[in-house]
Amino acid sequence: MKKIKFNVAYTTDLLIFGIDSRKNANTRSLPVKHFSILLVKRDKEPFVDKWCLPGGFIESGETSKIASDRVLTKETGLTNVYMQQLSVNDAVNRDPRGRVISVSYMALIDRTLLVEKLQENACWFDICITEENNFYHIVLTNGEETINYDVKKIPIDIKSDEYNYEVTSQSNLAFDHAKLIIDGIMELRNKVNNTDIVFNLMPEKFTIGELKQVYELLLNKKLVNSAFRRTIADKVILTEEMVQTGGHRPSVLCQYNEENLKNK
Amino acid sequence: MKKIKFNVAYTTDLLIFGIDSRKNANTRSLPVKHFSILLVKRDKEPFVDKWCLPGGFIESGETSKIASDRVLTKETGLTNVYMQQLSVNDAVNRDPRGRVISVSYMALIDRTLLVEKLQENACWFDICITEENNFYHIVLTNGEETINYDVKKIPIDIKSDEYNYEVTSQSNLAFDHAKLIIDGIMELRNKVNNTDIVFNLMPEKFTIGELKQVYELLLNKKLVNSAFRRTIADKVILTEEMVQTGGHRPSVLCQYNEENLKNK
DNA sequence: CTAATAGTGTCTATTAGACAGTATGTT
DNA sequence: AACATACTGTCTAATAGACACTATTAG
Repeated sequence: MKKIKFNVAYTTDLLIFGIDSRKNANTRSLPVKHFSILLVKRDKEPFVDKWCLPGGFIESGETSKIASDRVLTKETGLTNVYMQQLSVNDAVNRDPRGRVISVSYMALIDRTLLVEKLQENACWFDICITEENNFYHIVLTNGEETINYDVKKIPIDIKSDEYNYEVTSQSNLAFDHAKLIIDGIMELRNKVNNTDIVFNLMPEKFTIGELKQVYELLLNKKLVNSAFRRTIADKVILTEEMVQTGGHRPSVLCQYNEENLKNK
Repeated sequence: MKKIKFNVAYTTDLLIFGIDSRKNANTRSLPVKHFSILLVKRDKEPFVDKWCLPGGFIESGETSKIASDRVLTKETGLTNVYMQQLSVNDAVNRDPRGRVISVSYMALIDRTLLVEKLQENACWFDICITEENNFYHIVLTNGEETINYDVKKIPIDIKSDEYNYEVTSQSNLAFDHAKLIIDGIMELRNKVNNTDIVFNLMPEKFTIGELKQVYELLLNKKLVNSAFRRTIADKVILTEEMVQTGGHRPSVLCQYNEENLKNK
């Protein structure tokens, strides 16, 4: 069989997205949800001291999916997590050291499940995206450091209403990871609109208000209360339990309705 | 830099989908649209004489996209075609000769644009899918040979309403290509519902009746005439030209409205 | 009492489905 | 005339948005 004719490294890059809640200064109001991504600070060249996506080399007996699960468990201690393949990134010069073919995956986790301490050099960055005309401004912050960059939304040049996202400014991110992150966020938004993957970002039990917070955070827009309750009604099961989330009326806890998909 | 520690081949597999029209026995009625995929008969081991997707090795200076464009042009003579990355397939034993990592792409073409003769061993297969409960039966036929296999629709095991498609019977297709084809078709259906990519399967000018035929063919269901015209009204521009498509009232020709996406 | 969220109900606007009815060509 | 599709219009059903109103708690 024809063997490979060039030296190549086969790697995986993980977009680990998480949601957590933080108490508000106002004791009456709900804790605020934050949407974040796990990044790792590089400790060697190239791009030393820049931030990058967790990832690593894929071993000879592994698929990219298995390697990604391994990396995810190493970074978070979690198993059985929602993970989806995003894309192959194989631009010839994406790594100055040589040809590197990378498969990116997106994992979704509820950060309240995290019990172990993060790996050294690993850190959660809150994600904030603002949109103006056809430009996006992405700000990632971990409380001490801020990474930010701009992205232009460009219609693909063939008959379709799809878009490419082109990074138009420098950032503190290694390799092509700024591009991988925006592509991943856009794919996540798309899936939030068309699937039930959001529930992978929620605890086992949650209130409808919390669920709405997460939808609003990911889609970057306010939703109408009554319409929201209508549309998610079939996706959740109400439990008998109530919770007190602040200085206001208590809320019923609900769970994802696994039966939902059987009716489609 | 850490080099790859195992021999690996990096390849591309192409799902080239096409639409063409064929005259009906009834001279009054519209020509019938057919949805098809280009397959190649293998002339060596493994899987000699089985059908497979066009594809090939990715060279050291190439990305998978560039290699796919090269293969597409070799097979069809066309350039500037809609092409989208689908997935990486890297199961350890997917090729009996050794580790092969393959990136699959989906290309959409209007078969009436084809002027050159196909490569030897290449052939278009009409695609017909029937659905019952959670099973699909796929039949590919080129007029002489028939390839068919069954697929089971399985909910993914994490919180979501997404599905995996598992091939449950043997077919005359090489490697894991039966799986790649059903995955590609499902992605195409999904995109037909959410984007304007169908227009890449249409000629420059077409009638609304023809467009409806293609939508119905790809989605495998009848659409309501008036509702269809309403929903695609903004996506097309009516021209001054008329065509006679059979023994009935002539139809206006229309074109894809490229301005459509600027209003979103 | 007030602030803040939980939860319901209702009116309206938009969109999708059903289907009748008219138009216009070929055979 | 019969057939087949092109195209329009209209009624109804389903869905989404706006928003008011009631409930319930902490402070």
